[in-house]
Amino acid sequence: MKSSEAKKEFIEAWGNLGSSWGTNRTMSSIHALLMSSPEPLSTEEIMEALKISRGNANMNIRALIDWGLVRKRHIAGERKEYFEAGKDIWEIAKQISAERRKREINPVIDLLARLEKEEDGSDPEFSKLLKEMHNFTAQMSGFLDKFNRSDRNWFSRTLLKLLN
Amino acid sequence: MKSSEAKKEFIEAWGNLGSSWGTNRTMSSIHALLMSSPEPLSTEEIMEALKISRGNANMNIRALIDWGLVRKRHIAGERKEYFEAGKDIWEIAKQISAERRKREINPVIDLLARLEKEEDGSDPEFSKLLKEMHNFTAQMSGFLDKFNRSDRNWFSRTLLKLLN
DNA sequence: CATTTCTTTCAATAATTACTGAAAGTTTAA
DNA sequence: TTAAACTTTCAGTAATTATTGAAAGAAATG
Repeated sequence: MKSSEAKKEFIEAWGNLGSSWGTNRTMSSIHALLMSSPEPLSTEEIMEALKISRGNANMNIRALIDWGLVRKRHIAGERKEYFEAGKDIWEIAKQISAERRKREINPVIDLLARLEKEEDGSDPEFSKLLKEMHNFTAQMSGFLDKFNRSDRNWFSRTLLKLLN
Repeated sequence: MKSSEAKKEFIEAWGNLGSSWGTNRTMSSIHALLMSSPEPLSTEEIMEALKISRGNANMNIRALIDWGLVRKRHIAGERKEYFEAGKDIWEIAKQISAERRKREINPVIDLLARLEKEEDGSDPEFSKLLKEMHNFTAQMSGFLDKFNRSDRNWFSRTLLKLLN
């Protein structure tokens, strides 16, 4: 199989994965396309490769930049913007987990903390659930934070130790 | 704040969380409702509490059972089915991670393995990306598997050690 | 500063996903 | 059995989310 065919499958799979994890398919596809491209690509090239409109391409490239997964590259002598994605899978995973922690997990922790404090305890089982959830999510968030701050090898080493 | 109000907020937040992580809002809301209910609930009661139709309730209860998050309970002398959710947050997290691993992560690992094997290596950078992604996702999957098999305290202890 | 090239926005529309409710199916009890 | 009580299914519809494309906005060029 040619690399180009493999890339197509990879892009499609990455798109599906994105859509089943709550980030839209096109955004993930563009990410996969940029990850698998040796050179930065222009908006035109992305539109062409994925058969999508200019508006769609622009919006999703913006979103990827916002997530810290893609950055602009100016190419000497060229007027238009080019985009490239980081290719280090550890960095990518860190970036995604940091963003999701910030956007989705931390707000839930805050809510749980508030409910735990404010509710009147008239259902003790429910109070216990809140407490346990709060504790659990806070621990998870701490773990992700550690992961985010760690260097490339910490997690590998740790996993090895854990899985011994 | 009354527990009942806190429950409402909790149900709503859990629904939102579900919808931003790719599982539908109603399914997560039913889950939250059952988690925060001291007794098992019937389909009628769920419909009433969340203002949803019979069909919707039925389908999402089915899905929750399928995910291993909810189980049927027969109540003595009652004809209709009742449903209850496990309330141990560690068990819930294990269950969700096991299902997502099975449904979404493992298929990706299989694809990466296949592409890595079959593609012709004509773009060495891309070959490297495939290899690293395959390695990374396999490690993650291994970690989740360990988590799934672990008892309630292993993960806590491990986290403590890691976060020292 | 006028023109060209490129980027962004956003209202309209399309595509997808979720929900309803009624009808069909199943189980239980008498 | 038959009828009542309950569950499941699914075609139609509603709601949500994603996409288009054209127009407006910026930036660079000469």
